[in-house]
Amino acid sequence: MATRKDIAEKAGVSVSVVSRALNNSGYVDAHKREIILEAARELGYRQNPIAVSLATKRTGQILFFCKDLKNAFNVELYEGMIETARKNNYMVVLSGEIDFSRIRTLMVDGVIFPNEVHTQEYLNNEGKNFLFPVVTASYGGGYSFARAVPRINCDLYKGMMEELRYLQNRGHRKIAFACPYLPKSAFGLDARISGWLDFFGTAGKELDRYYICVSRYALPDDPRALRFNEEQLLEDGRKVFLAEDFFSKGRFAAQLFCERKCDATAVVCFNDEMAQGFCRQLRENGLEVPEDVSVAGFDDTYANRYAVRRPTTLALNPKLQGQKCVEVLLDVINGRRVKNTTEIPFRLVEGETVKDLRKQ
Amino acid sequence: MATRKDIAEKAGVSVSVVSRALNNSGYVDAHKREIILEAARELGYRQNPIAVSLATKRTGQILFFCKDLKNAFNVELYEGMIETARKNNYMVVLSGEIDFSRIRTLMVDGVIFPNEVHTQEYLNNEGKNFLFPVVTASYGGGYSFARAVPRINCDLYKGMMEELRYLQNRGHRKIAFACPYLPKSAFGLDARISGWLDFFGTAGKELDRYYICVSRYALPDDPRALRFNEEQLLEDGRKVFLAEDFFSKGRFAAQLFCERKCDATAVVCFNDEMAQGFCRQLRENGLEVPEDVSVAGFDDTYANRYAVRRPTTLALNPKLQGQKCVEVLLDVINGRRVKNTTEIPFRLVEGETVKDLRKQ
DNA sequence: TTGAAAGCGCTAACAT
DNA sequence: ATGTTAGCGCTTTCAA
Repeated sequence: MATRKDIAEKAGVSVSVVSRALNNSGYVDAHKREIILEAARELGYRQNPIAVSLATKRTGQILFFCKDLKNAFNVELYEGMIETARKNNYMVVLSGEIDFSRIRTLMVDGVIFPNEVHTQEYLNNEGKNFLFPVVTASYGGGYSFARAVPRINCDLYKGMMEELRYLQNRGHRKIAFACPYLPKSAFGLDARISGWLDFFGTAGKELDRYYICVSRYALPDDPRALRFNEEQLLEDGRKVFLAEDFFSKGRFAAQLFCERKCDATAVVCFNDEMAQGFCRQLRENGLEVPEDVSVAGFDDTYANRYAVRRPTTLALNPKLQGQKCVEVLLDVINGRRVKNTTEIPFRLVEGETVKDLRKQ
Repeated sequence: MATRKDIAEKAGVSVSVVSRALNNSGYVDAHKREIILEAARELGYRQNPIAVSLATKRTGQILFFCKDLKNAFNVELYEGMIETARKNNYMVVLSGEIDFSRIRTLMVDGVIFPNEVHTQEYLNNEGKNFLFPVVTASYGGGYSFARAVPRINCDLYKGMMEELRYLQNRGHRKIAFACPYLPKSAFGLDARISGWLDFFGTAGKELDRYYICVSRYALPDDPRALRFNEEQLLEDGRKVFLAEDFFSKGRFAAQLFCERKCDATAVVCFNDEMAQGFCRQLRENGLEVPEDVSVAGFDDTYANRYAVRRPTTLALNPKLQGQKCVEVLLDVINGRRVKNTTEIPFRLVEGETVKDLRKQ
């Protein structure tokens, strides 16, 4: 492997001139420049990125702290990231390593967290006394951070409100919510959950009836609630979370919906994969969508292409969100001022899974 | 950021001793060792991975040269990779940058290519006069490499044979093949294609009837054939391939199948996403699977959970394949001898999409 | 068992 | 416009 020293010798100049010529920085004689470039070509020179990094204290890499690429939303976030990253000569590396202490030993200039939960956890551990450029995708949830972290935010509180209003406008009064998580959690609160609760001002019994929760904590005695999280057992005995199967969660939710004879006319699902699973199971149980039950979701990712009916859903914009994550993170890395929150718009997409009850 | 020098000063020793203590290498006084570790802890020391890399000429990173994470198969390959990578303290970074010349300027010790086509292209360009640890996932295809590259191979020639034999055993005689590519290509030949051709000894007219090709090159006058490849236009005018929508290709293939009134009783699809799209479109055209037409695919990835009927398919093992890719690549990196080809087994999975014609 | 010292390949300030 | 020099943080050899 040729180094700049080799080029310098071949071209009869010093390494500094070579560096300047190769980097297009500072003065360098036009003629010598040619000679240097030619020498570099002949030697098949490629710069050593490690050496550059050590000297400049920049790696040109950022980390997307993501575990679950089976989740289409994460894939689209990631695609947005690499797009802006490459415009800035950056690479996005992926890792869902749960061990935060290793973040500092990775060759990255900053980290993007995929949601508020991970960010919170990070800040409460390794991130507590270690300043490192960090941004987070967020969804308007009620999570408090130990330290200010720029949010690239898509407000699903408002999103849920809009979706519920849409359903209401079409005559739906009893609207269930199929959710993978408990309505109260130690970590904080998902904005969709608060949105749904606030919209109805629900409490007590009503909640039991329309909040279809498939969390294993909500159903400690139901063995079916255990099989949605793919995990891996490490050599050291630790368990690593791998992926969350929302499709199956949706199926299970629909099963519960039927078993409990829920009288909701519409069901809002946590995301589209859940909605798709929900629809599938309904159909297997003899109910048609939207003829018998209306279903709506969130996200609008490419996974919807598998849906039998075009889904009605709240379309987020993960690609844009991913782009913004990188943009803001690079600002942080480069010491520029950044906003606390960058809002990402959403919009409701009308599909074929919601029935208009007024047109009867 | 504390360095080993800081620790050395605090502990009253030299940096070499600190290094030995921290790396568990070489001699170091047991007592001093404690003092050093304690000092490191107090200073919140984390080693600088860049400096380590520069000195050891190892980055601890390998590149998975993958563009398309919307393809479930790639995601499962990748998951296998990170699993063995982390056991060896390696990271897998992802990039689908088409510009091979940049590979050498990435901070990686080696590269994994996802298929023979990319490998071939790489070897004909940047890889020609540049030795770099490289392995490739492969599928038994007729691709010739300019240089020997270890293959982690799943032999889809045999796989196709097995699947066709399976269909034949169930009474199918006319078996179509839905394929995204031309039966002849400048790059080489996909093993599934050769397998299908060889099985029937097909030529000329028969091929036209049963080889359902949705390539834009096969259908230059059909505008529908143009919309399956997601591309991105870069600032510099280059086009970058992003993703291939096999599901839509499958739908289109089924559409052609119907339009051409193909009399095949069974259709083998290039992969499961195509098969899923094929089934969907058949149904929309009023044909039931497997009552009217039998359908089989390849891969058996998690995307099959979206399928309405459990698919009959040839299950590969992308996770194992990904694991082996990393294993072999690390062998190459570490100068160990490796096999030219590592075979990955497959097996036929009976689902509900193939009808047994003998049971009539 | 320890420590000094010479790199690894490149950058960037500074003197020329 | 060019070259010298001192790092960047760590590894590793070798002499003590």
